[in-house]
Amino acid sequence: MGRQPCCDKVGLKRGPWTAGEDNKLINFILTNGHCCWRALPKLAGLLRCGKSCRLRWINYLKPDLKRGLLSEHEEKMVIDLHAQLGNRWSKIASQLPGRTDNEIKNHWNTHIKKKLRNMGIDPLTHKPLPIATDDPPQPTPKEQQEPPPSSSIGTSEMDQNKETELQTSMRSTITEAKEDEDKIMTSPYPFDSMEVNSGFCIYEVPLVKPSEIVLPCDLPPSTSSFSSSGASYVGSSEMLEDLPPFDWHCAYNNNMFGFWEDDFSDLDRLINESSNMNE
DNA sequence: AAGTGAGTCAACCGCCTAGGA
DNA sequence: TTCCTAGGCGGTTGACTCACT
Repeated sequence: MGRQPCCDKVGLKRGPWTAGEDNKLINFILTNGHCCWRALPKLAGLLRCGKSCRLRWINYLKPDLKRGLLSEHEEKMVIDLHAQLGNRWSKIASQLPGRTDNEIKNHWNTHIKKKLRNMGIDPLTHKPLPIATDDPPQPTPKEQQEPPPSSSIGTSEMDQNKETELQTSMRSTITEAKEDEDKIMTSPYPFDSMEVNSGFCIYEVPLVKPSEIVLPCDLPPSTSSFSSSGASYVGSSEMLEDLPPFDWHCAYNNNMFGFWEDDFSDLDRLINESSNMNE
């Protein structure tokens, strides 16, 4: 007997999310929170499985997400944390406010791995690669597995020295990054009153441009699809389906997210203000 | 202009775990 | 204690873009 699927997949939509679906999800979570992911799609009127909704929210729609490439400091932190924790992306992501495990995992696989190899460092073990020969050694199955925590890396004296070096660099990097974060949090930036713990830091890059969510109604009929650096929507009549009244543009311009909290305690005010603005 | 290969990243899959009955 | 369920996690896939030929 196989495992039961996480949800009834018959009739459920898959693939890229449309702007309309994003809107439905955002509006539902803003209004109700996400008490139960399994029930959420039905309640929100989405033909998606709960897992898909959760993933979309966590990886893309959550307001406290930073978008765009990782900064050098963030990258350094990822490398250091990876040396410590291995492929525990969610743990690594938890040290980088506004970044998701998926994002970090992708960045690791596409950028950092390559970078480290170019620097002569094995991205798996964080140890120097063997000197290249005409016949480069293939990674053994053991090497392909998740690297152990740095504390267990290295047995020789040289390895131990390297390890100490690594740990020192790791500590300094994390300290630097923390200092950086502190600087950001104590800066006179309009959003500086936000709590670090809330992880809400939209000052970096808004997660989705409001204009990308609230679509203009006079979209030319030829517009069958569009994408932006962060979002890709599949164009269809669904894009224009009864979009909810929430106006992200106004909300963003009026800094309505400044009071965002996980428990949506200010939700009433948010809803009232948004409906007032729409009138 | 068309074809092709590499790079990127959003989304899915399936396993694991915590918590409740 | 056992079973079941929902949520979480890491690995993988595949659609899309872009550079190159």
